[in-house]
Amino acid sequence: MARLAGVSISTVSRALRQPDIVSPDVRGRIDEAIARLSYRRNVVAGALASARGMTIGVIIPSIINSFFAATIEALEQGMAGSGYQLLLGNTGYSAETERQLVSSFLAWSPAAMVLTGRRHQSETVGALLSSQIPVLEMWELSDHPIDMIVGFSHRSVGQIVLQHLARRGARQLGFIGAYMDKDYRTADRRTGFVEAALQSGYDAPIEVHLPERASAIGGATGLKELLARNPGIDAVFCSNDMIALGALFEAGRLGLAVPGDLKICGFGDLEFAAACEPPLTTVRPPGREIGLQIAKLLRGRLEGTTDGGGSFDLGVELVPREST
Amino acid sequence: MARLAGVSISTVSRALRQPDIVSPDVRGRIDEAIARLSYRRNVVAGALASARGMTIGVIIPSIINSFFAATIEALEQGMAGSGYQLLLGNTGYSAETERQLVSSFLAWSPAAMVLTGRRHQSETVGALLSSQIPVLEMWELSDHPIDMIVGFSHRSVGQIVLQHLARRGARQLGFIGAYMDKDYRTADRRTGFVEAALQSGYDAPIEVHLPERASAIGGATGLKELLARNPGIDAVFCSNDMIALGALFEAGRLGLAVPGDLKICGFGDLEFAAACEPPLTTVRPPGREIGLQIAKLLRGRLEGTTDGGGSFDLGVELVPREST
DNA sequence: CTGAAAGCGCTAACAC
DNA sequence: GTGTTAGCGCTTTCAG
Repeated sequence: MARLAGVSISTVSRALRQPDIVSPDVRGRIDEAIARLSYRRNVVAGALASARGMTIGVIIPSIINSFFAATIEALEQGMAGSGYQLLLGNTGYSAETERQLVSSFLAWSPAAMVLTGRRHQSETVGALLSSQIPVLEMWELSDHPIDMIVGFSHRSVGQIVLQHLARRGARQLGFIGAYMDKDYRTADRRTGFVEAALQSGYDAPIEVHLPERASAIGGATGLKELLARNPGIDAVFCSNDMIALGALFEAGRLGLAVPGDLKICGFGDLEFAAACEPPLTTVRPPGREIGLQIAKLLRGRLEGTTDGGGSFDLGVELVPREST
Repeated sequence: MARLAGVSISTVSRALRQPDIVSPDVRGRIDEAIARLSYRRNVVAGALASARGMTIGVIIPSIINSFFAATIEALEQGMAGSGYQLLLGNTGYSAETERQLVSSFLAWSPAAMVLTGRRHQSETVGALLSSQIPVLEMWELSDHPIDMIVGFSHRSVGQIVLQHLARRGARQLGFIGAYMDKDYRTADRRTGFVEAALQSGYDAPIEVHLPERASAIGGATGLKELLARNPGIDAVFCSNDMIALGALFEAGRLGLAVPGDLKICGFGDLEFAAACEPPLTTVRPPGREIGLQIAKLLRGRLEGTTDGGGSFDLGVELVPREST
């Protein structure tokens, strides 16, 4: 290949990485040879030689969860054309699995690592730190990120919802949350909600904690249980729109008018929320924005701009619709 | 590291790959040294030396689409512990993007490639073929797969739905499909439905084609348009449960009883389908099963069992509920 | 601006 | 069963 272009191997390598530092005619010959041989640079060899790979390890709890899927898609789009490839791993909400994933991803000598959340095993943090690469945590906030963190405050989500329901005249509050022993972000939203409720003089919200992942079925059974425990409940915060959807249908089956008899608020602003009857009030997390911001920070770091770490709060937005 | 264990480098390499061909005491010393130095094998160097990487390139139209997310998750679980990593790419339903992705994935010398669908650009197929690695297509069937294909027939989905609606006494049919110029699997479901309808003596179904991706909002507007075009429609096949959900809500707003005035059938058996009011009749595609089957085939191929190519039909299942 | 030489960390023959 | 010897295809000094 170098022979065909009549230049040395190293010149080819240079031409490929920084086309403008080689003379135009040499570049032309190389481009031509590349086309003729349909040559493709071997990323693996490149990674080995330069000791920095062209992968970015991304670890999320679950790819099924559309919150993270949106972030991944945005991240991928944001990194498109950079030559970096995403290596994806699911923890299934297990810190131990996360540790294993980090460990095996580091064997790829990735250019950077992206993790979900701020709570990790100490070995995980240690491995990350000693790898010396940019580390991005996401979907939460922290005063002491490993390196950089971009997300929002789940407690404020709970607070915002409480304030909204209070404004709409809620009297007795309910809460349905799923998978809270594993998904501590959901637990944070609950905490923000409950604390704000108590501070505002409400009775403690009646709570149903679903053991499984958020689902519409769970929302339906959750609402039934909630009302069985206290029929006076007139406003319920569901930790996820999917739960809210199930609660909405269940309210219909129970003959409860929404929002007249029961106000329902979700979280996620999933695509169907606006199409429900009544349209679902919810809180929109910056899922895509997180991915794009990470791509931006990553490109900055990887292309040399050595700005330090930090915490980036992308905020959330209450989307008031007719269900509250 | 080899020095610490008092053995040669190649012995270490052997011990790591086939632990049982080295003597137990040497193995012990190596294990200890690994622990002491918290050594991690460099996959990149391994890939370069052996010319076969430990990645599996997986290309899907969109990670946001929960159908594919389910497959990916199952595939990941099926490959867990094998040491292979998934490299994920989204085509955004573009064959051209697919070609680029295949091209850049091949630079990683992956152990195998997994693509969605059976229709690819000829360069894509050529590149894949010349790479000599196992290639898996999925979510469709084909008599002439590149290598192996695992999926089901989208046309039969349409046929099954038609038969079901006919049994339930449908008289005038409607169809709402999304993104059909890009997503030809949806188009196949439509074809199966329309052909079967005509064969069964129905008038041609009234069709609404949504330009965007499947969404509940689209389902709502789609149903409205459908009924505007022919108020006599009493059964509608929605190409996706999300569309069906929107149609369900819209039917409620229009004061139509489901299934009394209007039967609605979806596709996907998305998690909320069972929780709707009324619960949604739908067709369940074998999303997880596809992922698991691919993992099985892949492991067979990668571990030597050289069974040839083939087409694996995993079938679909009608899930009759109360909406029809 | 270009070429030569020395590896990156591992695997894969091949001897011992 | 274990050690030796060559590379894998690139990047990266370092000279010219």
